[in-house]
Amino acid sequence: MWTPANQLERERFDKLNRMQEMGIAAYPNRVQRTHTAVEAIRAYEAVENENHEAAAPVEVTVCGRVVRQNLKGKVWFAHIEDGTGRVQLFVRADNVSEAAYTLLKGEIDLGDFVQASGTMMRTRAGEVSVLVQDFAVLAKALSPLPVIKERVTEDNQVERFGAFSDVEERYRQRYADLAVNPDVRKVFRDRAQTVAALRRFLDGAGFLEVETPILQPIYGGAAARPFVTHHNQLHQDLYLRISFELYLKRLLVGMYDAVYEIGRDFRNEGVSFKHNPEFTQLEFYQAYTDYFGMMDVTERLVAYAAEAVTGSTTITFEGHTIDLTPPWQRITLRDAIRQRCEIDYVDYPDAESLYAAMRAADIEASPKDTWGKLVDTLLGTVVEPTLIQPTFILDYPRDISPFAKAVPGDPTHVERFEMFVGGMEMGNAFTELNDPLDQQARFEEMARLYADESDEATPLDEDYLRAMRYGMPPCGGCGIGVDRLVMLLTDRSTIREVLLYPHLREK
RNA sequence: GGGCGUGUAGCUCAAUGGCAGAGCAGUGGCCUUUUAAGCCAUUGGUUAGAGGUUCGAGUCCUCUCACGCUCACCA
Repeated sequence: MWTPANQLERERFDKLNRMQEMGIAAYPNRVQRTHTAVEAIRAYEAVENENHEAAAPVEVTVCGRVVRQNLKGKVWFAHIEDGTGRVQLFVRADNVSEAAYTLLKGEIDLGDFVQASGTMMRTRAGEVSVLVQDFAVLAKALSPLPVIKERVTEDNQVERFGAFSDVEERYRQRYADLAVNPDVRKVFRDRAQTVAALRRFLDGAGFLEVETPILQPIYGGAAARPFVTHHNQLHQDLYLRISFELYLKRLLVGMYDAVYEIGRDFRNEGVSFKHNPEFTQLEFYQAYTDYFGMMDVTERLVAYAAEAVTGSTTITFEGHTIDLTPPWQRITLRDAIRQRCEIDYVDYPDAESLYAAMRAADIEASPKDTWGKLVDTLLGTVVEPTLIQPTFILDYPRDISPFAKAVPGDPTHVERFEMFVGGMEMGNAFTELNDPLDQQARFEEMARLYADESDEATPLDEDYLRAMRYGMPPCGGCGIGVDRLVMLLTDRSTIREVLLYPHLREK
């Protein structure tokens, strides 16, 4: 049985008990809403604009949460809020039953859900309000929400007093965060719009949306530690997927020309402002094209989503104005690095010499890294933070890209690009490798490279190779981090602000 | 995992090693057109947790927990 944790909850609990003694249902089953808050106001304004004289009274029943109340003698004002907005209730003691007035005067708190019936009118101060004739509780709030007051200034800005800003508590009690912080609600509406826009674009471009296994006997498609779980009846360990890649490409063997999936990936890695253990990924694959085709689709896709969410392809992120209008800048990885630190990595064709050159240039790196990993470190440290405007970085070292086709005439590089915006990696794409024998060699190469780091090795997927031996059309594929895209479009600096329930440790 | 920082009332925050406070919210009172309503009065604390130093600890020390920033890790 719940007991009040403090004085505020005790007061509310007492009110609940008093209501029960009065025979008032604190959590009734039925509501009689006829108008949302915004509909009620609009209905009145419409009549008001039409004809003052013959206007029929606008009768409404509205429902919502009490977000402000002000008892002034024998008059009670309150704002209630629903999903559409707020409307003011205006109660006069001699205009409602004694029971109703006693109820709202004595037992109603901020946070309670209520229902009010009455006639729309305009108060002396000019606010369209419900002149209440009947009043009921819909749900008593036993715990107090953080108190935030608002004032609408003369230039129509909302000024807020008070806050619920403790980051940890906001995430742990996201419901309270959403209830009192409208800008947080906006972020997740924008998130939904982003995902909807991605689907709309890809559906319109002829891609088929599919769903592939989250529980997998073999994980693959990326280099990351997986989460492991177990199926009891099958006596089988299963992995939560770290990417969709290998399952989606099998579908091109199965003669779909273009497929995509939006879903959750799980990576058993560190947590940071741009990493969460589970995150939402978009991957799309298209036959009869290559990574150049993927660049075209990607930049149009992202611009489309930006337009849908923000109304423009020019956005603001962390104080930067970012223009997502295609075409985006394209530069090879080699040139991008060479421009920024005067290391041309082709001059250092092995890990030892490249490591030495990086140390000489005062760039942190691990001496145990492979050559490809060192190149990636260069990208991450000297290039990535500078890529504010949308940029495709092209052509990556072969040994960190086991699923990409080699650049013709250059066996050390593969046709791969990553897209960067706002100093963040947002996506990764290849001209997909479709040579089954080369793919098998890559798997074996990866196994050798990661021989001493068993948990990072990409396991050899025999079934994927079998699929490829049936023949896979030439294709391009791309993965986009949806959370990071939402961060960009909503101007949030951490992934946790765009995840409803980010991962937190148990307290 | 390393470094730095934070944790005080429901919320937002104060408090030289010396009585633990304010605003909002709550409670009681006045007020029949308020809107951050106002005025008067007033309640509310395991100072994240455990231990230590001290005559005396929110404050200093040690450990633990959570969160933030940062580095590492994350091809």
